[in-house]
Amino acid sequence: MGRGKIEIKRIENTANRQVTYSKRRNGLVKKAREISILCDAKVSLVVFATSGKMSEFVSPSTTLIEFLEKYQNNSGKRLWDAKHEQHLSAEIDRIKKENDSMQIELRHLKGEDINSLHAKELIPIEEALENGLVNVRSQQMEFLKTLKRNERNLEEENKRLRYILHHQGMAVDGNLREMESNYYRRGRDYPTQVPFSTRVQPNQPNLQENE
Amino acid sequence: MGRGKIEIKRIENTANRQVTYSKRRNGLVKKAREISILCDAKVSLVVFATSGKMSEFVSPSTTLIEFLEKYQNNSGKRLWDAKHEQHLSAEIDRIKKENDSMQIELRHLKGEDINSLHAKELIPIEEALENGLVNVRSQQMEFLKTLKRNERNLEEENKRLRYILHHQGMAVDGNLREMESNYYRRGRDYPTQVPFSTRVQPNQPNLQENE
DNA sequence: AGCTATTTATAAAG
DNA sequence: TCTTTATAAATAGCT
Repeated sequence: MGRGKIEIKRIENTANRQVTYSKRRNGLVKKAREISILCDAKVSLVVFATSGKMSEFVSPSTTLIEFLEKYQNNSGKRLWDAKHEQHLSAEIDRIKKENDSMQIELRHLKGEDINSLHAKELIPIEEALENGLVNVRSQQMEFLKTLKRNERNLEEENKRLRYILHHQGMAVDGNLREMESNYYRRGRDYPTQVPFSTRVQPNQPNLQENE
Repeated sequence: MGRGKIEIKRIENTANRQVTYSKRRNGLVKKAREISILCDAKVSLVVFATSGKMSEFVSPSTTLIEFLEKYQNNSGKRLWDAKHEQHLSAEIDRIKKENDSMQIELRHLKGEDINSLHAKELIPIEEALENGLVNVRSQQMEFLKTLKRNERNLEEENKRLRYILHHQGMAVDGNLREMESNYYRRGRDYPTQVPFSTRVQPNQPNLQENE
């Protein structure tokens, strides 16, 4: 529709292309408006020139968002996924609830906010606390055992070193190996009075050490 | 452009409207394609008929998402707000961390996963447990006191009723008020052996009742 | 940006 | 719906 027929392919002449763009864009928008009025259709038209300049036509009383939702429903393609956002919100709610209940449980275990509880509700809390104490203290016992064991080992080592020193004075590193073998040959039947370094005080004195 | 000129307003005749829609929609899409090729423009066209049926044209090598982003940049309108989504994600992270630390604290208080702890880390846990126990038990004492108080009140009531009954046999509701006043005039110096209903057993026997 | 010859789109009819 | 056709509308090339 012009002085001559044109082939539908990219117009290489820049000026021409821009002129044609401008004309045809107007025509396109006009036709978009017309069909939306004549046929009561919803139209969304967005055009970008190579320059990046945007033109749009969206049917009155319609938003692009509505379009996107309809588009998604129709095409099955997901653009920005309101569901994802919903999912995130739901996730937040879920975690917050989890959070709250843990917070309450923690407070109760610490003995806070327990005035509002019924007598029966105190029982499991008390049991949990007692259980916790038992576990914590048995773990402490484990530590204690380890410390004791280390202490004993160090004591042994001490004795050995004392023995070596005693039998060599300030001997230079010479026949240390020989002396050591002597130590082991003799057995460990020498007198010792090794000073305890740090005496570990069990947190619960009445626990028994069974080792 | 047809046999006659038409006014641009809604076509009331449904059949006509549908025919026109179909024709013009084809024309619109065709022109959208043409401008996108001729002028190297990015075009997004989505049309919905009143029936809800959708037609679209999007420039090849372009996605609607690109369009949306460009659209948002150009129009300033925000369609789906990536920032909001980011905000939600950050919120989730924050709460999850809070959650995790509470979970760990809870487990430790219950004596779980404490093998990995250092000896020093056990101390505050133990203290928290002991504290919790003290608090829980003192609350239990409160309950106990209340129960005792109620028990005493019921006992009193019992005595009063017994007295009245005793002095009246199966008396019909006559001078009950008079008898009651007798009861109060006399004081409460009558013998009683009221049976305890439920004996409340304190959960911690060695706690002292100071009331 | 206007003009206008010509092409294209399409309203109405078949 | 599809085709035809008369006519309106769009627009290519020019200024």
